[in-house]
Amino acid sequence: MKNRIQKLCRDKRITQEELAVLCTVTRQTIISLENGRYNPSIFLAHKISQIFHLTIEEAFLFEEDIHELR
Amino acid sequence: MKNRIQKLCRDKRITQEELAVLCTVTRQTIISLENGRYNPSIFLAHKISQIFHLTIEEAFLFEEDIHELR
DNA sequence: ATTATACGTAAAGTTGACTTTACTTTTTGG
DNA sequence: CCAAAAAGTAAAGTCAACTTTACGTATAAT
Repeated sequence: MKNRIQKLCRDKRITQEELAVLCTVTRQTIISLENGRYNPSIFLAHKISQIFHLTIEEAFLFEEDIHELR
Repeated sequence: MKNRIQKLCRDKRITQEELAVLCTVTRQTIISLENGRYNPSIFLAHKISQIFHLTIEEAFLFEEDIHELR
């Protein structure tokens, strides 16, 4: 899944390492997320979003719209 | 993690089975989520939230506020 | 009271999110 | 240019999200 982490880090001038520490995950996890190697757990997505003052939906990009209930 | 799924289903008058089908997961997954046996993946959280026209943060309740970047 | 429908539990299996370690490449600053 | 910092890759291991199957219980309607 696509995300804005790389750009957000650049804008806020924090390194992957610093973000990793703030999220209490490893640097490898951040790298793998950025490069789309895997998708965040809901907790990690939430932590990252909070750090950048965004909602999960703002920080992470969900592709397909699914059938909704009216 | 706590969530509003049970109440949302009641209000919208849909069964766990129906929600499961809409989300393309099994009924057991919905039950286990409702009962807090495990936490949703970000995709499932997103699907459920969309079905009820909510954001993930509205449908699922994150407890701890973490250190934020100013 | 009985049936059908919805809700719940249990347990074994698969898969992918995340860790750990170790090494390589790229970028940045003096 | 050179060193240090940052970014990246690889690979093996752990753990929890989710499936599958198969029962058991509660609720509602006839």
